[in-house]
Amino acid sequence: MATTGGAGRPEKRKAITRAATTVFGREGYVRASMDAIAAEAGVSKRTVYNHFADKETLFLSVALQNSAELTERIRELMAKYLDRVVDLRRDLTDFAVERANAVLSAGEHGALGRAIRAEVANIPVDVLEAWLEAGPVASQRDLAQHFAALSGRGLLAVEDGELAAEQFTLLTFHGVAERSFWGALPVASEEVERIATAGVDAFLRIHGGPGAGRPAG
Amino acid sequence: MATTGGAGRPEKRKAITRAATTVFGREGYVRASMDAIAAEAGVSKRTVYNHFADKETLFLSVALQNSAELTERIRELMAKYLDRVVDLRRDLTDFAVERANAVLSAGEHGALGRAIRAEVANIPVDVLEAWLEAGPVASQRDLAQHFAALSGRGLLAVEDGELAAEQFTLLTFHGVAERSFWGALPVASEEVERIATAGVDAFLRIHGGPGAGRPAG
DNA sequence: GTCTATACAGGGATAGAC
DNA sequence: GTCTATCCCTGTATAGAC
Repeated sequence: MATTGGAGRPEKRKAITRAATTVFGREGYVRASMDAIAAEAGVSKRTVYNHFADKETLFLSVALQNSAELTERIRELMAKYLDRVVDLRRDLTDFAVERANAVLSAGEHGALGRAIRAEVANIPVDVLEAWLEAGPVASQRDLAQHFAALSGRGLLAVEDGELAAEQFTLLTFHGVAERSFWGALPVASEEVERIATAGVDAFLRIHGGPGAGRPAG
Repeated sequence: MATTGGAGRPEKRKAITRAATTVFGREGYVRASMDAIAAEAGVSKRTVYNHFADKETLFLSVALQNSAELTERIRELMAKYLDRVVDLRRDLTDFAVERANAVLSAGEHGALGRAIRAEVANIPVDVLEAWLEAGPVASQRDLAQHFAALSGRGLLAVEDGELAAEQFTLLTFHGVAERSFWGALPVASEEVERIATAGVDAFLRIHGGPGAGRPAG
């Protein structure tokens, strides 16, 4: 898909995609140079062009891959915190904190998302839609299903799972994302926890079930 | 501040800042060229460098100016909708819609905000802080004061005005900002209204006063 | 036969010179 | 206002090395 043939050794290709993720995430699409990516990967520039037709193809390829990986990582967090809920407020808060850390972790996954958001006007619409579908949209759908399940168990009173998932994400995540500029600047972990706590509190006031009162204190 | 002397005619300078806002907003910092800005302004490139020391100085200058202008525009919207409230739900919704349109309007103000967010890792921290203070932070403070006043009148039950302002912005604005990638892609006005309506509804469930029940229907 | 290293053509950018 | 010095980047080509 959008690569050049099947030639080349797989371990080289992996080193290239890994390096491209790092450099694109750090420098952004325009500033990142193919020389820097080749150096970061420890391969010659010719090898990079042997695996990927051009810079744009490489960027879009790692963007889609990264998006899918991040969705899977978030899926694991949902399974960890939202499948077997005992203390809903606490589990929602822990999930919110860990998701924010996962998505906005300084150098890794989140940084490429920032590069994509910066280049969105220059990305072909079909690729952008594929990126959305593999990433944010998929995560939102997963979360909606968990909320629907929790509603079925009487722990939440959610009418529209999609709306609830969107509002949960806005209240617990986007405040952190905005403050950190999608991972470009560090945010203190206490701040992440504060936002998650306040966000979950607000979320439960909107969608909380009968047993979701506020904690004492 | 951060410009080159006071030389040059004021109308030329205005044409340059206006052109720079347009081109930086459209192309982003790296892709925008000083040639394109000079052409857009209808002046020679020498004139641009006569007013602004270099590309970075020009960018940061228009960024700060744009941030302050947008804050003022939002301030006017607050005065229009939140000073003399008769129907709180409706006024909050109208404010949310107009603010989203103002900030994310395709080519004008909002586009530069996207360029700044993309370049945040390359902006000096003091300039970034000045930009935040003149823009998002100031607007948030203004909104917090309005919510506190509405609370004093018994129309809201807000404990922490800052928190309420942040949650209002998240619930009614950031969903649109994310969908449009901060104005890079168009969002249907029905979608903006839908998000504003659902966001205000959620906001009033969190912070609504005694008389803020949901509308019939 | 893939990889490394290096060099190079072509284009475009900034910033300054005339 | 045009012209240009200097630099950097993409993508290709030309060598040889495991």
